[in-house]
Amino acid sequence: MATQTDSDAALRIASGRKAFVEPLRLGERLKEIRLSNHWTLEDVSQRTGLARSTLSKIENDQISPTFSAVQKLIGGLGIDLPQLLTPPKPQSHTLGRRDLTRVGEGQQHPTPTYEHELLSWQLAQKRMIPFKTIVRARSFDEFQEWVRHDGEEFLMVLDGDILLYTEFYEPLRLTHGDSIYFDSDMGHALVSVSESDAVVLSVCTRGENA
Amino acid sequence: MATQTDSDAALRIASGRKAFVEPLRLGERLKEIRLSNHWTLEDVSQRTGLARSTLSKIENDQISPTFSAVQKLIGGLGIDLPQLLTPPKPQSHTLGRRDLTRVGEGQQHPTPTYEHELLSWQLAQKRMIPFKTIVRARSFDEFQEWVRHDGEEFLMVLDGDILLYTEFYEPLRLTHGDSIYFDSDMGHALVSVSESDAVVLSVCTRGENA
DNA sequence: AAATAAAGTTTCCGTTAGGATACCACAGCC
DNA sequence: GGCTGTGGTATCCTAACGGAAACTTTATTT
Repeated sequence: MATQTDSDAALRIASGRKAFVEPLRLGERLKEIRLSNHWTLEDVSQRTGLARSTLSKIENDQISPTFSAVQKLIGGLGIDLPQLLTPPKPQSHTLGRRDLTRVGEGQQHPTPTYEHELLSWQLAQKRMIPFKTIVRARSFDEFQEWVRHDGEEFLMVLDGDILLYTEFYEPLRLTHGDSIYFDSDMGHALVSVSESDAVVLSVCTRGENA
Repeated sequence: MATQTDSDAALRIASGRKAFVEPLRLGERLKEIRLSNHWTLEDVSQRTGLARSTLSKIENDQISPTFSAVQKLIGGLGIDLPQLLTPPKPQSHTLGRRDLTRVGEGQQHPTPTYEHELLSWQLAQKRMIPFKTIVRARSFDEFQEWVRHDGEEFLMVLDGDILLYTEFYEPLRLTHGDSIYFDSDMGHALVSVSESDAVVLSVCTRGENA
């Protein structure tokens, strides 16, 4: 990709910056790790081979350490880089409690047929979407059209019994504990056939790469 | 942790270097990424804001880039650090058979701590791996080492209570119906704290981008 | 309270990263 | 052959990092 017009190049540049990396308060994170281990600057100095003064400056964001310095840090402290890069609080995991419906986090999407509840948020960077669905539909006729979306879907019945209608296969009866994995661009629809509404867990893949 | 003898300090240093970080041919890896995208140094320069010359020197291991430079690189190239640090690694499309105890990159966990059951087979083309796990471990001490694999993992407790130990966070207690989504290259381990063995459903992502 | 010690910061300076530019290699074109 | 353009490298110079030591601050001891 060498020969292109300027505008084209500019466009490429703009769209290329998909993953923006915030300034990242490295020092803060580092200090956190140090203190949580009850280490002094001297301790860290011994472990890493970096000078006390240098460490101090790094922690206070007065300098941007060399990559080799960073390597000494992760080597000496026995930590991983992802860890070091993980912003202080925004966790690399999201927790979904069974009874806890967080406002604005575990988002809900009620429809006449389904009621979805996301089990994870901060999904921007994630590759799967897990959610719990209450199946309200009692008959296949309630659907105007197939449900269909790119990617793949794993599904497990948590509660009740359902019929899984698919575009190309016979309806499949699934009960508590049963699971299935299918291409979700094949039309599909769930119907509850139990006394109460059925509950299923779904995990879908997200759009290709990005 | 401040006052100690020299020998004590030496000991601490030695044992502290648990995670030794090899020299790491950063330049090589970087060049690989650049070429695989058919980018020229100029392209990368535009994307990252770093000078052509600088990039050349980094690729040839003539300089050790500043951490801020590294940030520009991962930001501009739209990659993340683990990716950059991962040795060339010939994109392994492993997981040949449905081995019932195979997880991820050919790593087996026939341990007394877990018992896996794959919930889907013919996984070769799929992007997720769903399996049900019986957690036998009753204490964290039973683990020799963290469980760790590339990608992300979604987990829901189907039965019993567990403690999720993670490398970077406090142990987390999860009970029936709770779920969590986390980066699975962060060390993790499950321990059952209920009467009987706990059962969890896991869905992991498979090899990067692909 | 003074004295001592240790943790952390700032100062000074040699070394090095990073940018601008010049240079080399190699292609395609007149 | 020269001419022109592009990808990559080497050179120079400024800005910045990293280390030793001086300095400040806080804690501990007498």
